[in-house]
Amino acid sequence: VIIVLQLEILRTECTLIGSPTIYEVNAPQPKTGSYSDGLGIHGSMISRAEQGVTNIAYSPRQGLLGSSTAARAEHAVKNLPFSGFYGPMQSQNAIYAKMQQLSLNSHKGQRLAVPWAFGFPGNTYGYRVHPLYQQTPPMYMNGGPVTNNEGPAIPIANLNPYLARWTIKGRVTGKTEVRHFGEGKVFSFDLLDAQGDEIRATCFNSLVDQYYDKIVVGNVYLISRASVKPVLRKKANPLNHEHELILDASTSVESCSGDDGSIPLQRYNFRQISEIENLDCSSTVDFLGVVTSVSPSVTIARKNGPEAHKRTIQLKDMSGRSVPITLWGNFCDVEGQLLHSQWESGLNPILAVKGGRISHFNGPSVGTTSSSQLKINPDLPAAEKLRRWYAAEQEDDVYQTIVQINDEDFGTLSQPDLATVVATISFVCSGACCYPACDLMFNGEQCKKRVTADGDWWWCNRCLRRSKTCEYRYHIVCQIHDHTGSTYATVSQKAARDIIGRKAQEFYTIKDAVQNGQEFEKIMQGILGCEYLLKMSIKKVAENGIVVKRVIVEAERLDLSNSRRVLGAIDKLSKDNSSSSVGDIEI
DNA sequence: CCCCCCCC
Ligand SMILES: [Zn+2]
Repeated sequence: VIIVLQLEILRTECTLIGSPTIYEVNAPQPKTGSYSDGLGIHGSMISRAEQGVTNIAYSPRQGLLGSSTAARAEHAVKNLPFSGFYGPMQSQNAIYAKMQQLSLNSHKGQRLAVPWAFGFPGNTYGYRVHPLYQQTPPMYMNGGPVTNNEGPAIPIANLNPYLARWTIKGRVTGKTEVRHFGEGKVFSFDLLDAQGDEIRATCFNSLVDQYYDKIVVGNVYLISRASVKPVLRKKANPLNHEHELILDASTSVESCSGDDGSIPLQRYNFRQISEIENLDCSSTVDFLGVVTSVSPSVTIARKNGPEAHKRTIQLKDMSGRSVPITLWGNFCDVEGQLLHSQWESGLNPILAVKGGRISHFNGPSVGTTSSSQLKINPDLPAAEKLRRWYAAEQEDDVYQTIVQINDEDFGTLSQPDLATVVATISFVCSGACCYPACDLMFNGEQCKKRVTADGDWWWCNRCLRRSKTCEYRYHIVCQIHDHTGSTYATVSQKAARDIIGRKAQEFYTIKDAVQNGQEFEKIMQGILGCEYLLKMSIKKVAENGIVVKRVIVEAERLDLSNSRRVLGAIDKLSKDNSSSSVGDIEI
């Protein structure tokens, strides 16, 4: 037995060679009688390209006859390490199924109808699956219908402008909205076949009316007689295919009933968020991540054209990095709204982004385009893995050391890195720790700039106005250290209040207004040299070069006798080590 | 035949 795989197609049709006969898998002897259609044509024909193994005719005398229309199984697993199919995978052995099919046909002794083959000069090599067989489970569940009147479906990868007649069978993985331009309108949709290859199809004008509603994302179609054009602007069509389809009046689009799941619902080529710096601006990329925050929707006035809705989500993946993703238009209103309500109720959904557009404006970010696809909580093994990873990450008390947060890689321009450290406050920088702040509104938010007393008023040099009132705010910079090193950080209002234990107004009164040195000393003694659990935000900002900003966002005084952390560690130790009462507690 | 993909 000689098995030939992965041949390229030179001709999609050719005349029969010799008199091939049916080979029966289960019979001890090959069946020698050939089938006749009554028109003097002998031989057997097998459908082409269901799972990429195609056109195989067995003859005991001549060996294997047939041409493979390029078995492209490798496409299913290319783009490692993060490519994945979304949806059920075909697991049957295609050759085995073919032989079963042959065997069944011959047992039934039925004639094989090949009506489509007769429209061509000579005899066409190939066999049309009879509709009767398509409905016969279980053997014919394997591929569903693969033909229409144009013949059997060929792999999408093989489409090119020089094919006279072809049919492709593909699942619609996404479609754009209808876009209007001048007098015309347009929409596109993407087709994926069982070999994992994709092609974009586009409809203009009256074809938009004809097909926009008919094309349903997720459904499988047999398509033939569209014009196959080379992709001239790769930037506008991120699919791998060299060509794209333009539908016209003669195009046939047949909805493929009996979808058997041989074509995945979506094809992803996920990249790690940590790679994003290396991805070109405007390139199109897939990401799979946990949604860690969702902003409200805002309306943007566009330079040209109508206003647009947008919102920004943060997506984090197992590389540990996050990236802001801007959802525009419908993605903001539909998926974004869903994500927002889930996030607000404390959930962190998984999101698959297909066809996100990379930007490097003020640090890396991703935006949706008209041909992007979003899938919330996709049914993918990688999504489940990610969910577990994130849950574990949330649960684990993971602390960083000061040396780690001082690392120059910590914190990026686009987004702060968050860290939790256990550190001691070495000292609080001298000078005013709190100040009277402007309580006027400036650019839609409280101004907060230091104001100066002006009789009964407070004068703001930024607002250039005075106010009867002011708000006392903390401005604390302190040094913290742990066993690895030390660093400086500013303290948020909330953290400062928790550390000092008083409102800024009260502290101001003690320190500056009344100058109660004894009370002030007492407060500082309760702070300096004490250990805190500090949640910190570290980011870089462009200010005459890159400046690292470290902010203590939250602070919790570690009281060892009543520490959740210590109690938790003891609890864990007693569980892990229940047979022994001896062990070190690492805190 | 579109090919814009938005805002800072
Ligand atoms: Zn002001």
